[in-house]
Amino acid sequence: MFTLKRTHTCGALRASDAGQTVNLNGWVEAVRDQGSVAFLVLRDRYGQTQVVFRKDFDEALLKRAQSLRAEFVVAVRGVVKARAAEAMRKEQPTGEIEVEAKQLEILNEAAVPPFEVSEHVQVSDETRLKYRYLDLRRKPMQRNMITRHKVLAAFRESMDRQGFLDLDTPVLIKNTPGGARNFLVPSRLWEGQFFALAESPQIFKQLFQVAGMDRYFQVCKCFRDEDLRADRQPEFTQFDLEMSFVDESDVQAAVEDAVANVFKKVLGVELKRPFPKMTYAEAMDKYGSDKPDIRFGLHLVDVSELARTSSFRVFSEAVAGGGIVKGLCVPGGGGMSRKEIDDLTTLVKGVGAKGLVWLKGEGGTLGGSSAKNFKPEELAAIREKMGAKDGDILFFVADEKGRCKVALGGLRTHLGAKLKLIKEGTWEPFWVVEFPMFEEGPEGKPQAKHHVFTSPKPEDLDLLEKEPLKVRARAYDLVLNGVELGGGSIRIHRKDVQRRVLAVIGLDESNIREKFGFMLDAFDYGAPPHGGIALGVDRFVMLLLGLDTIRDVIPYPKTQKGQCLMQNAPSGVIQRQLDELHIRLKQPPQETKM
RNA sequence: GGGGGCGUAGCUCAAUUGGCUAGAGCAUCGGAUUGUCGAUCCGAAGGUUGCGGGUUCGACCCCCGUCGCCCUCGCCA
Repeated sequence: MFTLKRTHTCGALRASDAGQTVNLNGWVEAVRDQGSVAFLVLRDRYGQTQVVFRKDFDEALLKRAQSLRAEFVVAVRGVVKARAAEAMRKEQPTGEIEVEAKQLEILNEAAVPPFEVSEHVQVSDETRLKYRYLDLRRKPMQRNMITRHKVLAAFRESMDRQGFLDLDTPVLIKNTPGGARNFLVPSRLWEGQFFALAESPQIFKQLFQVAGMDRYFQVCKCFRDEDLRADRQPEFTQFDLEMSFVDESDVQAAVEDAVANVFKKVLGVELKRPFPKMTYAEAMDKYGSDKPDIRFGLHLVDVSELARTSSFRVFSEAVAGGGIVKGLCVPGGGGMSRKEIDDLTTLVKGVGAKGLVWLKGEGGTLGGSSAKNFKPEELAAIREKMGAKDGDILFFVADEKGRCKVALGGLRTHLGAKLKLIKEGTWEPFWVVEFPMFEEGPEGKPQAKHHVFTSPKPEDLDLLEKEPLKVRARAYDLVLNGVELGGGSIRIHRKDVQRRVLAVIGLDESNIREKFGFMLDAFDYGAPPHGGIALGVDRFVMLLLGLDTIRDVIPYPKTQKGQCLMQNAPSGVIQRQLDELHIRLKQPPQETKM
């Protein structure tokens, strides 16, 4: 029986509705039983409304209300009443009214839930994921999902306004080398052959440009069979776009419009545009990260020149060996305990540095256990260079160039959080540009830093074969609050350049033919200059909500080991399915009941 | 594949050096209650201490193995 279909949601009624007869549907949040009067709090996605049952009004109805339990699904018919002044709850949206019940339908009973469906209760991730549908019923998760929707809506609105076409691309695609490990899907029709789940729509969106679609976008699932992190899931969502006849500034302007629209619609925040830019080299030099959090200072300072001639051999030998010495100055950090410093040393070593040298500003010079290794005039020069004052603490790492920056960058990020240097509630998106095309892979072989379709800067083309590691790419990353929101590039649109780049990463002609032949063929038929970008939706929503894991903004996420605890996936299959797929397991199949 | 943290009642946690009947809050169940709103009060029930093995007179605690969750390095163009 379901006759009392709702006339209002549980968040709708106000004092101005007093006197109306209404129907409400929802879940039982609580029954506060006072004996001769009982209050039922009814909940749905839109809010909560209090329903009153009284003995002197309808004793039988009160009895039934008292039998309700948490999470029962009910329908109520009643009259909206303004509450007495002393019963008003101004802090609740529906706090000025209540509904006096006339009829009650129990639409469904509910078992006692494994945890309270409440925003106050703390539950382990494990339990939450197993009963995700109950977790999602909790207010914070409903808020997260609603925000997620708003982000997507604002993004799509901007894309539509700018003339982008929402086109979809296949999920089942060809397995291609490089980049993330693919999930493989065996083919029933083609024995021994496999599809891959798309790790991104990259090639297809570029071919849309060859096809003359001009402006394409998609909110798109991507799949990567790599290990998980708090901000990484095997299945995640990207805002993806690609456009023709453009350079970097056009793509950036298009994305900025979308990102700014999201901030405006979701947070009511107006972002300053255009977003500032920082070169990769500057990001690494000043922050020791390619996605620095610029909401606080603590810049890295290079003291290699002072270190070169230093009497402290850790410094001078590092420079002599081709390394560098950099430091950062923590204003007022002089009170840090030995234990705290030791913990920081452990942290820095964990990122690969050999150690951490520290000095404290005191008595107009620098002190601390390492100070004895320096001459007084060296200490003065370091103090000067670092801009240190009495009461500050200085940290130094002497190491190979890359390791030094990354280690100190890690220390900087850690200190920013630990010392609460971050201005919360501020949003400073910016572009990191001029990435190197390649980085050194295993065995010193160059590999693409972004991806193999990224265009080199024209002025660096000559270096492609001679000094590939010096070639800069027409790539850009969008960084916000220390999180890489996404990245993109202007693509190669000429076959000859594409061939050269593929050759640099070590693909020979037959390999190129086999893996990317169709792409190069397409470029034979008139590929326009084009470029694009992809943003991580889950990370974006996480940032906007101030959360620290994307699991809380993904409706049905996987665990750290990549399982779905609700479905118990992955799971075994029956022999017949394997036979159809022409697959023989090394171990006999673990059959699951189906 | 490596490092770290955790696993005790439905949920979140406690239990001194290995020692008394493994406790608390919330939830649940029963009772009381005519203005509650994270209701309150009284009472009750609730345990394979993840699982398997070992050491010991005695194990939540120590050892070995195993399973699961989380963080992290590698990995993620």
